[in-house]
Amino acid sequence: MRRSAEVTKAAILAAARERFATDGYEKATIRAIATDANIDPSMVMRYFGNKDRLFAAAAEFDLDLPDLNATPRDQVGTALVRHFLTRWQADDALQILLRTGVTNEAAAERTRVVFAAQLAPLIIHLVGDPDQAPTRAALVASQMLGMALCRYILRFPPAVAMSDDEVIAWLSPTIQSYLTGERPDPHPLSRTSSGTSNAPFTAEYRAPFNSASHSSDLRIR
Amino acid sequence: MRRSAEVTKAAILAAARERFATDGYEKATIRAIATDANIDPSMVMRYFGNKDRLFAAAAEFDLDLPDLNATPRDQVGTALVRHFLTRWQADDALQILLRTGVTNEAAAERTRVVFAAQLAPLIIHLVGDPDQAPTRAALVASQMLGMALCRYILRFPPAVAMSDDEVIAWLSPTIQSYLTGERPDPHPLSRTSSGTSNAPFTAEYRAPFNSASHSSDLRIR
DNA sequence: TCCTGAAGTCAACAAGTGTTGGCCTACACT
DNA sequence: AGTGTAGGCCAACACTTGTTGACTTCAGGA
Repeated sequence: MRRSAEVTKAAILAAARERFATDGYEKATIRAIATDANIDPSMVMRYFGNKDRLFAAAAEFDLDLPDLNATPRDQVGTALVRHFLTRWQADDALQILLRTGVTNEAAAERTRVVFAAQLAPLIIHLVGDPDQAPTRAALVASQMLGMALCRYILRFPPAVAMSDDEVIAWLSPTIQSYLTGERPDPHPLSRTSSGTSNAPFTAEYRAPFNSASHSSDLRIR
Repeated sequence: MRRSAEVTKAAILAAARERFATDGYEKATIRAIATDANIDPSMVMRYFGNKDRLFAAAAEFDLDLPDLNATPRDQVGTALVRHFLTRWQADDALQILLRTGVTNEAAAERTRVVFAAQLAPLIIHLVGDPDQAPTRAALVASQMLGMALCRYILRFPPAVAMSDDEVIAWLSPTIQSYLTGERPDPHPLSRTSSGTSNAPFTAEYRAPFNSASHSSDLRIR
């Protein structure tokens, strides 16, 4: 029996999201996605052109972050941790970003864009100084993505065994301090400049993709 | 001119490490590795049998963690953060574990084993209670791997722009509290089981990795 | 009724993958 | 010098990948 184009397209998209989430970019094949959607692989091409564009269509997300200004200032950490936990379990969005972003540059760019566009502005509203916001956003992302990585992707047994509430209890103070805590002094007894000009590894990094695009710069200025 | 078997094997291993580190498991092809090592692909098979065994040989690491008992108790956080930063830059070890562990189950297992065998014991020595150690190890791993992910893999601009010292300054208090801080109470107004579950880091996990129909298994609860 | 166009299938392509086996060839021995 | 062998190369295999184009089938308007 026959489906409308819209329905088929949606089925393909749903199958693609699941595959990208569990397999990553390269192992998620068009053929597997098509099979999941009960369709011929050529239909995927007809509707989305090629694999890259299919991914782009499948990886358009809203982090759906809460309005932290409606939260008491001393509870924004808890609120954000709790939100990320539920957000992770709501659908495949974050899982896709993480699994594909690690090995595919276009996907990494997408991850950067999502966090830049949705997390950074939220934090600017929270902290006064717009210069500090990107750094604080990156710190928050590092802890939240790191926990997601350990718990849902790498599946470290103790991380999996923790209850949601335990995770919230442990991570909230961390996130709270990244959001609203004082900026710490870089350690005095170290050798190097604290200038933000040069990042380690940037030069050494052998990019198999072009790394020229900075369209997703988390910085605001 | 000709090389000894040992030299060639080492060259292959070095090339493999670099490829696995930058490309991940599936995109790091035997052919590319062989080309990097100036050798025919068939030699890789001769020396290592197959790709899985090559990876196993290439991903045997020592995290080389410092003896935290020789560090003042209030500085173990700083010491560990600093160590991970230098460790990351020392060679491809952590990059390999991260890049491959996300999409390849065998690699994920390797990552688990490395952290279980090397990080957990260290922490047991530090905190009295061996029941709490795995959880604390997972928390430390989540923050350290998360920062590595944002800085070196996903390359969030603000994370890349931070100096080593800034990273140390921000992350040290977090790690310190995960290591030696009081265990927080899980939030009272939630429904969780109060018995703090902790699985040892060494627990085995069944991992149906590839079947898309099981993506929900990757979620907790 | 026929006709048109959209939905869907089928078979094949070129390229790339891990892997295999046969064949060279330099060189350390006798 | 002759030779055995370890180090190395080549060509091919069976398979999978993204992608293409020609073909079929159906629904509905004229």
